[in-house]
Parts: sequence; structure tokens; C-alpha cells
Amino acid sequence: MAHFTHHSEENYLKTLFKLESRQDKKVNNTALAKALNLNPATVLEMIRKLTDRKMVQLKPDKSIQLTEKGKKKALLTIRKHRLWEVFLVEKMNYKWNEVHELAEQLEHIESADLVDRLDGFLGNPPFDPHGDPIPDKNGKIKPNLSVPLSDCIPGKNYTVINLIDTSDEFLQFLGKLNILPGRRIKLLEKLKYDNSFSVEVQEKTVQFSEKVAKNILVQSV
Amino acid sequence: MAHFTHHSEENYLKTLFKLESRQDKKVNNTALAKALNLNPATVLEMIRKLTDRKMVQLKPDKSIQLTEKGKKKALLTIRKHRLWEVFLVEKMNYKWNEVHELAEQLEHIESADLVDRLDGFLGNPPFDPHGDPIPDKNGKIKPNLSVPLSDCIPGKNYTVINLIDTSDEFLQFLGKLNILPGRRIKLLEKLKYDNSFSVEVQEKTVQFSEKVAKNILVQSV
DNA sequence: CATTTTTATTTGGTATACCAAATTTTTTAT
DNA sequence: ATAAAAAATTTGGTATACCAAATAAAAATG
Repeated sequence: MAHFTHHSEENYLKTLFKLESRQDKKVNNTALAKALNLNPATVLEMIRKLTDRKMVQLKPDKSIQLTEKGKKKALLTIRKHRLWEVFLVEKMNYKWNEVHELAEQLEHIESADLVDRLDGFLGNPPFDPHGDPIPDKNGKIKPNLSVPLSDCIPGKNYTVINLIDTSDEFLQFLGKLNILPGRRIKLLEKLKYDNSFSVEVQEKTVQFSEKVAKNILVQSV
Repeated sequence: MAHFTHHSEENYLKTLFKLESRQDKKVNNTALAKALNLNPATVLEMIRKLTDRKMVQLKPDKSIQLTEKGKKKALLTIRKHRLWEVFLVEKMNYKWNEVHELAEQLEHIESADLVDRLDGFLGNPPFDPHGDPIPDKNGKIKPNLSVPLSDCIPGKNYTVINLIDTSDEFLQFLGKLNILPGRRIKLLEKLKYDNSFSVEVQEKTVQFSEKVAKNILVQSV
């Protein structure tokens, strides 16, 4: 029977990739351990293995950096994760905020071919249900041209692309407002009085704070 | 991150179930080790763990027997495996003899709910692509009423249900004859001369040995 | 029934992937 | 510059799941 070869490797690489791209700060052992919810000793040990495997580099200042090889593997894992998320939402009728754990399991299925077939089966979706772009089979990812709603111009129409805060609480709140990735919305006005936002969603007008607006990424239509 | 708790347990239980149902002989450590392609020491160790978990019983004569709990878990694993096989063939356009390894991975995804949804999505198929029956969500399996073609009556029509030998070689051979699970065939005659079989498949007449006929399970139409 | 042969079991290892606690090194702040 | 805080590292463990080789027990066979 096949072994679960380097099953956790994908989690490390994926998390490293996210940390590297989300912040401009360098990633250190502590940060990675925190992100993975693991003991620093464990992470250090694993980073050394990943260094041997040429997946990461340990810089002289002790920051951890993905190599090209590591970055590609991370992106392919992200591809798997996001495609399975689309599958779960589109075909298995899960809600977009219910699929993370399952996709976390499915992303470790080893078969590039299956993932490519899944991609085709789903109609080569460019985004996952959270609005995150899906890397192609070579690990190339389209730069996301979306901007926070808080930076947008009143009177214009936008498509919701992605959410920065993906906490359950926030997603529930947006759910009530009927806002989700893919939804067309119109920014009505930014109220000077309290910096709140007025937005048209499916023929209804809703209000929310600037904090919320900062967490909604949109693309102009 | 979630652990791969008892990931191999499912393989042991599944294999045990198959050994128990395929032969009337009792299953001993050696047989199980051979079936799993593992060292007997490893298997013995694991069987003790499974005994602690009330999945199997070690009989005084040292034969290994699944408990009800173990049998149910085995059947639910088989359910997962077979449903994923249907998915791979029906939706991912794999050929029926290409899906085993992948299903072997997918069957370990932990979510009874996902499997039930998958079942619905696939239209509650009663059989997998090899013709094996798919247990329901409670682990109940319909008794297979099929018989080997070698025991059938010339002149009657049958549906191919299942194959006993699932080696690539055999499947390739049957592929050339256009015989696969689900196919309607007519047994023309059993030739006394060399015990060979003459069968009508899709308006064509094909011949094969008794050995082949013994490995094709059919149901009368 | 004694001897092979087979099966079961024990023993001492391995690899992966974790952890807690102690220690060392580095950074930060006074 | 030095004390305190933070980060990195080492050390000694754990659990799962494997193996090879030695030994013991059971079964088969002459």
C-alpha cells in the first residue's frame, strides 16, 4: 500500500506561501509555528527536512524562504485545494463557508491528472468559492486586480471577488447582507458622518462600517 | 491540523472483510499479512490494536474475526471506495480498470456526509464500475444474486454483473471481447469438445475458455 | 511419534511527525 | 551596555506504522 509520503509537507509549503505573500515581513520559525499551530521545535525539524528536499532555504538571518521548487509545489497544492472547494460547493451543494476542512483533506490526494480532469469537469473556474484565484496546472496564478470596497468610487458597479477576513463571524454577517463572491453590487455612497458605506445588493440597500468595506475585495464591472 | 487517525485501520478492516467473505476458511495472521503485503509482525501488532478498539476478535484458535463494529466500518469503507470509483469513471472519464489506486486514496477521506452527498450526486448507483454492489449508508449490502457464467444455461440472456479476476491482463482481454459489467450477453453454447464457451456480445459471437467463464459473474435477464 | 515445515510471536530497529521543557542565542529596551 | 524578553535550538520523549531476524509454538508429514 502506498505511503503517505510527505503528507504534511504540503501544509508547510502552502502556509509558507501564504505567509510570504500576505506580509512583506520575512517569515521566521515562530510565525510559521503559530500559523501551523505547531510547536516551534517541530517546525524547525521539518524546515530542515524541507531544506534537504530543496523546498525552502534557511537564510543567514534565520528567515525561511520558499525555493522556486517549493513555491511551485505550494501553488499546485493551493490549486488542488481550491478546485476541490469549487467541487464541494458546485456539485456537492455545500455552502462556501463549510468546505475548508474537507478541501484540506482532499488537497492531499496525489494525482496531478485527477486535478486536471476535475478542473475541466468544473469548467476551468478562475476563482474558488471564496473568490481566490485558482492557479493553473503549471502553478501560474493570475494577479488579482481586485481592490477593497473601501477604496472604491460611489455610483459605480462592482463584482465581489474575495474576502480578506474569512472568519465565520464575518461570513455569517455578509451572508445576512446577501454579499458573497461573484455578487454584483453598486456602491451608493460613503457617508462622511460615520465613515459607513451604503451599498445596493440585489435591489436592496444595505449599510455597513468601513471596517467591513475594507474586508470586501471587488473588481469594477 | 487534523491527524490521519487510524488511516491504515480501514485497509486492514476492508481486507479482512474481503478475506472473510471470499473464503470459508478462517483468516489467520499469515493470510492477512499476505493480502496486505505486510510483514506478519506488523500485522500482529495492528491486530492487537484493532482488538483493543473492538474492531476484531482474536479467537482461541488464533483466527482473526471482525466484530459487528469492525464489519460495519469495513462496509462503510467499501462504500466510500466504490462510490469514488463510480465518480472517477462516470464524471472524471477514467476507464474502469484505471480507478483502483485513486479510489484507494479517496476512500480515506473522513466525512460520512460527503459520501452520502456523493451517492446522491451519482444517482445512488447500486454497483461500482466493476459490478460490485455498493453498501448503503448503514453498511447494508444487497446479496449479489449473480452466478459464474460457467454455471449458466445455453440459450439464455444474461447481464454481466461482476468479475472475479480483476487483474489488468484479464480486464484487457475482456475489453477486446467487449465484455464489461452491465453488458447484456447471450450464452450460445458450452462446447463439450474443449469446454469452451460461445457467447453473443453486441451482435457478434466470441469464444473463450471455461477459465474465463468462471471469472465472469452474470445475472439472468 | 519424531521431524520438518509452517505459523505465531518476540525483539530490536526504522521513519515520520509530533511535543514539553531546558538552554542558548538574538533582539529589544532601558 | 546590560537586563529582560523573544526567538532559536537542543534534548529527551511520544505515537503510528512499518521491517528483519530470531525464537517459540503448532501443524503436518513421514
